[in-house]
Amino acid sequence: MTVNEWTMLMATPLFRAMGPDIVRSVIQSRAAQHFERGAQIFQQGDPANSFFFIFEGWVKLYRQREDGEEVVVTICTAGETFAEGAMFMGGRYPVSAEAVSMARIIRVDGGALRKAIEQQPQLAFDMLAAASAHLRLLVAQIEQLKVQSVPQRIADFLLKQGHADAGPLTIALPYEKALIANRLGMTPESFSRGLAKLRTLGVEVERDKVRIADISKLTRYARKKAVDS
Amino acid sequence: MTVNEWTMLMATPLFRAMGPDIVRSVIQSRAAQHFERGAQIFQQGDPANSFFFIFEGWVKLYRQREDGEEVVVTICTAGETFAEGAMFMGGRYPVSAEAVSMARIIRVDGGALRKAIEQQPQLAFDMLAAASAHLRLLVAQIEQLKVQSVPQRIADFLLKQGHADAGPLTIALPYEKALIANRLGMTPESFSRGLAKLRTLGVEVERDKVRIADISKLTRYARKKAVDS
DNA sequence: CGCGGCGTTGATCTCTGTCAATACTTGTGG
DNA sequence: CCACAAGTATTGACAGAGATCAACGCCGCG
Repeated sequence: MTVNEWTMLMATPLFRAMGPDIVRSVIQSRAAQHFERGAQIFQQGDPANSFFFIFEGWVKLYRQREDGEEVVVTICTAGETFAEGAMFMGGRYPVSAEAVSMARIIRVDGGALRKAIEQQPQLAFDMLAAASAHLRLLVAQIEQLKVQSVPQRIADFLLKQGHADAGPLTIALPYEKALIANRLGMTPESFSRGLAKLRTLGVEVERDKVRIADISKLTRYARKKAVDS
Repeated sequence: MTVNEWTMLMATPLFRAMGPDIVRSVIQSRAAQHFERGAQIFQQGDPANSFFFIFEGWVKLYRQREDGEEVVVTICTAGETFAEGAMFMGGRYPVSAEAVSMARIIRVDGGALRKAIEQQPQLAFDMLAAASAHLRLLVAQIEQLKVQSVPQRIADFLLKQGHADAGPLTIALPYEKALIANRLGMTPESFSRGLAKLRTLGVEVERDKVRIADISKLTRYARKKAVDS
């Protein structure tokens, strides 16, 4: 574990609350694991006895259906944890996780974490906070799927990539468009056409670079009820 | 609080783990609150310092959008808790809650619960388990919205109402169809037409009574990829 | 009896998925 | 260095699903 990685860990409320000794125990002093693009981190149905922290790269969490179809639930990146929720039903992961780019990830041991919580109950609140944050994201996603059109969901996605709230902005799409499309609950074709529709709102696309002329304008569009054009 | 209510509380892992004394402290020995149909329990944005347990009735959790539209996230009923997640981000409720039928509900105090967790860290695991269960439900809902057609979602909903897994079944829709439609992310018209389509699969509808001729047949339909008719 | 809430049905239109063809990019091997 | 293949993105044509708007039927209630 490099100094930089350690710093990243300590930037999260959960690990900072633990303090150095406990952090070392829950990560069992291991180094970050390396995953190639396409590598499986865990499978839906595996016993859930760890959660994960990402130092670098992108990870998709998805459900695989009986008919073979994949449904991307969320895509996580550096500085985020995933699968903390799963551990505590004594059960199994409800989703699969796969690296969609090269990734460096550390595994946090559930058993050690339980012991840590018993010593320091405060930690439970941080875990709960992390789980709650994910709950909120899912609720927001449900809201989107239910009421927003394809181009509106794309607009929302773009706006969430760069954390500014006014003015112009250029962002780089961090992974394949097909993956974004799935995450947004649409086909790649619809994603492509949706992006094209946003041109009239000042969105220029070239390869994986997207330039937004006016963030507030796009925001207004994403929140609007009736979708003219 | 009646004996019966007490029994219901103690039937949940969370409250059973607390033991009688702690339960009494977190509910502050109050009686269940009564809500009329349509009564607001809390509003999105209110400070989140309690969660709730339902003794009787139905409660919808929904987001209200700027444009005035409501998006139903979930509908809870007797024996279930809701809004436990919200308390632990020190923040505010991300959704609103409203009784959709007469309801008896008890409020569980967040502050008291925090103290209880500090005394008995085991409780944190039960809270986390409850939060995880909700996470799973939301993930399942996202999956549904993304890949299932309107009639398939209706079929899933019906199947979840009665917890049998084979043979025939008659269920009563517990609240207005318009509410179910919203919960399933569709319009009331589409819900009506979707139900009609299920007739060919042995689903008879009369008023709020639904008779399913063959559960396994409907299950197969709900899980299927291609939707013929 | 008339009114209002709820649910169904019908006509129409728009959006999005599907299928197919076509660029464009990247990597590979001769 | 080029030819080719494979992966990825865009575009077009088309069909079907679902939303929307409107009318109507049903039922409970004053």
